[in-house]
Amino acid sequence: MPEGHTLLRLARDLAAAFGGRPVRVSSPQGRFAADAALVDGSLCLGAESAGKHLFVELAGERYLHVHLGLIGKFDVVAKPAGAAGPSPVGQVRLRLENDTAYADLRGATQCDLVGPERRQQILDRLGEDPLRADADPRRAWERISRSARPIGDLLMDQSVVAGVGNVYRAEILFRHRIHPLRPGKTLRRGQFDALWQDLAELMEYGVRTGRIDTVREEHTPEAMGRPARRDDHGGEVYVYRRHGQDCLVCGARVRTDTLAGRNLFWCARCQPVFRSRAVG
DNA sequence: CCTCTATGGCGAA
DNA sequence: TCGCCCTAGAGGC
Repeated sequence: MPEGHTLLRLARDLAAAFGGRPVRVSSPQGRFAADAALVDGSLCLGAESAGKHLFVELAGERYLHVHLGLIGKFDVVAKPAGAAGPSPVGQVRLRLENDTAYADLRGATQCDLVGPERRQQILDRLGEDPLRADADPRRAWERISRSARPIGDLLMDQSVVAGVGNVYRAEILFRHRIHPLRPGKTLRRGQFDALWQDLAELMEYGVRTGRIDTVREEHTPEAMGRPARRDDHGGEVYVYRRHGQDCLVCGARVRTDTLAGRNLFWCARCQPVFRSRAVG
């Protein structure tokens, strides 16, 4: 689940469910039990996300810092007023609970109790977040336009652009016809500006709907008379995990490869390999 | 039962 | 670049 839009939704849901009231904090699985006990019963002030990081703010400048990693889930569930939450199912590292809701955290790579200095340190290390109104895309452009690293690598570097994951990476590069291995410094400013604008709009759509849909109207299942994508992501995409299938735009075979341990997906015809100079 | 995979990210070598 | 951490679900035997 976790790209930036998921974390922003989660922050909103947690703030709505727990903000302004005391919250019970526990660790059914046990690994977070000592820290949970330190803040159990604290007043919850709210929750915020930054890139793929999540902070639940408690009174006394204490924050529950969560990073879901690849497989983490943080389920926020309403319950009848006054009822007890159900017994935890599976490996619940952290449970937040009050009279009207509970939230179970599983599989996260990070779950720490931190103070304001550590929180600020985490925020300072993050690049520009397309979901933030005060994001400054020029800072991301400065990094990308000076780098020989592949644009597919730069987009996943959280110190360059915060919140982008493998699905948005694959899809934004397809929509802008840019090969994932193309060096960042070979992008033109206009290309980057269009990409950033589009990325912000796609991710805002993801916040509204809770899913990643990136296909344009003319490529929807209805428009093309093709079956809808029915997998665990739910969204309609051009290339992400569609390797071996036909490109929705040109019909060529969608390709896949690995870069820095993560899967790339692209259409070899729509996203041709970039050649920096004619060499005969 | 087993193996594999996944929208991440870290540190060791 | 690799192994490893985290968890759950799917698929193979």
